Amino acid sequence: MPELPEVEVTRLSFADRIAGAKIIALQMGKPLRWPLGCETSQLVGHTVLQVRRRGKYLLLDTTGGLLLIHLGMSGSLGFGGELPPLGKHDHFEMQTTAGSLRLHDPRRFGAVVHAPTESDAVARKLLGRLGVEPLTDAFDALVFHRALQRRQAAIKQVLLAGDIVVGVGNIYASEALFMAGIRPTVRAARLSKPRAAKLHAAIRAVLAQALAKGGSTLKDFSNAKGESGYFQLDAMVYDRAGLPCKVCAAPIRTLRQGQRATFFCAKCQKP
DNA sequence: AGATGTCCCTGGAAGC
DNA sequence: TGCTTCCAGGGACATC
Repeated sequence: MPELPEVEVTRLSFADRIAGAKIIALQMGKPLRWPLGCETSQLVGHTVLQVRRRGKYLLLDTTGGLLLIHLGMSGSLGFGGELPPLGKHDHFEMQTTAGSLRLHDPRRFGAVVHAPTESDAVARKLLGRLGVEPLTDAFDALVFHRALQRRQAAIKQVLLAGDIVVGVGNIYASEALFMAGIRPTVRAARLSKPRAAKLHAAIRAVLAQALAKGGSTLKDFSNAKGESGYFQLDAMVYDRAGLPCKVCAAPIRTLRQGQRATFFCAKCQKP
């Protein structure tokens, strides 16, 4: 389940190699979440300029427009000169002079969407409501606290919504809240300035740590070189229901928020 | 506007 | 053993 660290690790694993390459062919497999939005032939002959990331979206700038790639929850990208034949879950492939970029996505929550430019309506619809990047200076503790004060929903769900800060998915939301000692059910607006600052730091720490370690493999993540991350052993609460808290040994508890599993330690995390 | 629920999809695990 | 059911999750969308 790719969250920000996994998407960034994926980007780093092929961005340099694909930059400057010319697009030779484009193929789509089964439909993904949204249609590509242009003819596959439209990009042939164009050049890939660079690969950026915004939230969990990868942005491929090409001379023929922007390609937005989202890995959904089961997607992974492969990039290389000699990939195996297309499998039943390979739903997008772009052949370039530097190698082929391929999206493998069994559950097809992922997407590849073309937009003429970033300011085009299609791109704005996907990127327009995204919050700040957590690993940049734009993510400021005081601004974060002020934004939280306007929200009455549970802090976990506010983090997942992605309109205040991007890239915090279900796993890292639970992990960051544990690190900050905050119960996931606390209303965002009720967090004091110090607690918001603690959460701000925790989000950065958790994401930076996962990024440094090459992304999480809690399910089956691998980067575009086929290498997997190894963060799963570091999870303090995620997927540890009933197991002893690594800090205080109290059993980790689980609940559902917005149809999603949340894990927390009732002793370490205060309401 | 913000909060909440629903839906998309498939493979693996759990239940009968 | 073989069926059915449940669950995982990002995020757009609909509905209050």
